[in-house]
Amino acid sequence: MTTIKQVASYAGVSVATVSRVINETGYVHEDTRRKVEEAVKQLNYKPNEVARSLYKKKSRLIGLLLPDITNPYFPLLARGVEDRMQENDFRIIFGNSDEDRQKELDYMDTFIQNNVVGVISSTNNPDTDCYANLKIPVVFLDRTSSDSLSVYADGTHGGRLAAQEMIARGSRQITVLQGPAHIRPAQDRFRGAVEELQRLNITYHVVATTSFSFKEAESWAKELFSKHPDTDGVIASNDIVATAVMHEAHRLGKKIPEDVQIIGFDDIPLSSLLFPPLSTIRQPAYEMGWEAAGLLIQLIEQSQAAKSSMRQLHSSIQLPVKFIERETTRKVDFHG
Amino acid sequence: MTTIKQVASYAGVSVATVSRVINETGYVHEDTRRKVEEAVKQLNYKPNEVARSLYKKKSRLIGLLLPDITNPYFPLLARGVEDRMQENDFRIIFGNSDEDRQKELDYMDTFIQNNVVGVISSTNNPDTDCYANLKIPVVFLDRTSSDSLSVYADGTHGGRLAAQEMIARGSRQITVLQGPAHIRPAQDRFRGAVEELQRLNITYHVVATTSFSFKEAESWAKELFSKHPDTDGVIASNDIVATAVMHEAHRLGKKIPEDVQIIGFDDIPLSSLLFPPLSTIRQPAYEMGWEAAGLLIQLIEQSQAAKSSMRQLHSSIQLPVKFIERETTRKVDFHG
DNA sequence: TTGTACGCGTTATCAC
DNA sequence: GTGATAACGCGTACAA
Repeated sequence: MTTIKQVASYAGVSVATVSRVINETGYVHEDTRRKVEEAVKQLNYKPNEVARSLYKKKSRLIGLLLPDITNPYFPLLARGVEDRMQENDFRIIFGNSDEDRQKELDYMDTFIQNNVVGVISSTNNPDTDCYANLKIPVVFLDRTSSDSLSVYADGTHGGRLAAQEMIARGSRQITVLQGPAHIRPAQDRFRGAVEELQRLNITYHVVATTSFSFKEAESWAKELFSKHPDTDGVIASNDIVATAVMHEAHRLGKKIPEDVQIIGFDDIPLSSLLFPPLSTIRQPAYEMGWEAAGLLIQLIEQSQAAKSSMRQLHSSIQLPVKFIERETTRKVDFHG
Repeated sequence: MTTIKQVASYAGVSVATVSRVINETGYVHEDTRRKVEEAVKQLNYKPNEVARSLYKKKSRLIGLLLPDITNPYFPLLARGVEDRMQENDFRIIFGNSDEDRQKELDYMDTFIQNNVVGVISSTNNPDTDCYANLKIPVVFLDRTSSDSLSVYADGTHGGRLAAQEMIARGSRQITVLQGPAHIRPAQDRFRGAVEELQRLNITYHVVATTSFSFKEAESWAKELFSKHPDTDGVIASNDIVATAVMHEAHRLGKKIPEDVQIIGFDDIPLSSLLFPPLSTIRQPAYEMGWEAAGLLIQLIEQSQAAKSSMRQLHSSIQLPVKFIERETTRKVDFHG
């Protein structure tokens, strides 16, 4: 690691001057600038981010906290965040929380200790102290918070959409899988679906679930078809659960979509690869990550500039969901 | 952020003393220790990692470089790395390289600038300068390098296994999909499969591929069945490609596994969720990440301790692969 | 056993 | 225009 001092002596100037040309701050004679630039190139000098961070009390690092990167929904979110951050020369410290309060706190602590300038968190506890007391901007991703900024998809509308499409395609005995109670977006979807079903005056049943794990979903799928054998339409809480339902339907010899239609939620990469390919309500995960990063960057730059004036210029971003018609739902001509 | 100075004045001691109790270095009277600990708790003091890093010229950060977290194979690797690092109080700066040389270099630079103490990289260019000139330990993950340490699965054996299982289950017209030439493990698998096929004196065809993208894999799958319509066994370069082959087989009305058997590679989460569930050669991705992290930690600690003596105590780790029998291959009684 | 003072690499504030 | 120099928060000789 070559330091600014070495560059300075190589160029025959003081460190102050080197700093000036590096940061393009203050006047510096054209000739000396060239000398310095030459020295920088020769010595392959790269400023030490740590020293910078220490002095300025802010780094080019942001913290990204996700429940579990192993869950197929999150890689796309992460990639969206990463791409946008990369473009703006921010780096990411990444952690999995497993929706565990303690892990979450630990990560937040180490984020702070490393002088991150912002945090993107996909947490179920956005209103907890560790966020409220934070002195740096936070954006909640895929989770809503009452007073903080967040980026999320329109789950309620998604639920409604799922119900509408199901009905438009002729199912009348709907069973809705209610996602985990502690996951806000899952409840939004559920509520949306149920409201629409009620509005449409359709009978429906509900099967409660507590996670998005495939293993567990398999048993709920069994429960679904044994408790409600006449079900001809399933609105699943996400694509993983929908997949488990498909497997169980196969096992029972039910034809998809003739005997039972299935609609998932998320549109994870898996969905289009299933057989038959899964119809689902698409959340634009990559875009969500991208938008969250963009929002956070704005907040960071704003807090650099006007420390007190004009706060809260920005607001949460709700992204639209979309019905992706594939082959677990029947075709309709009139639909549009 | 409360600093060590504040803790010191709160406790009525010097910063040196506070530092001593924090780091458990040097003598300190029991009474003062308690005073300091009390102050630390009262003020909720957490040492500033940045200052530490600057002084010691080493952080608690490691760099993790993956081709693309969006590729379903990598989240498990990442999780393995993260879990082990977390246990040892290391944090991860994460980046996607897209197998792009420039991005890779950029990330390596910023890793260095942030004083990371080690790097785990899943790169196709392990022998490039940016690694050779590195002053910190590197572990290559899922990629082999001639002189550096790496953690990888036994691809060659995996290929052989795939061929054996295919033959044991009665296929005689094998087509092997040759994975991307620039990806070493893909070539290992391919070589293993072909060698075994030759040894067994079986006719086989090869279809070349250049990526693991599903979109492209679809066209190779078409090519496969049109050029070699009598194929009754496909050894795919990975599970994504195998999935594309399954789709094409479906489309052509071929029964799996009766008309054509298919074996994938990796055992990504998707594989067990397909219909029929995909038989595949499992790479223990999570364990690979875990082992890579463990190895890197050892290297880090070793380089802390004995700066010059006893180097290269450790060696690369090759993890075993395993045939996962699911339903894209036929059953055999005798097999074991 | 404890405190003072310096240095880690940078930036910013002054003089010159 | 340019160069000393203090400061960021911490760890560690060295002195006391």
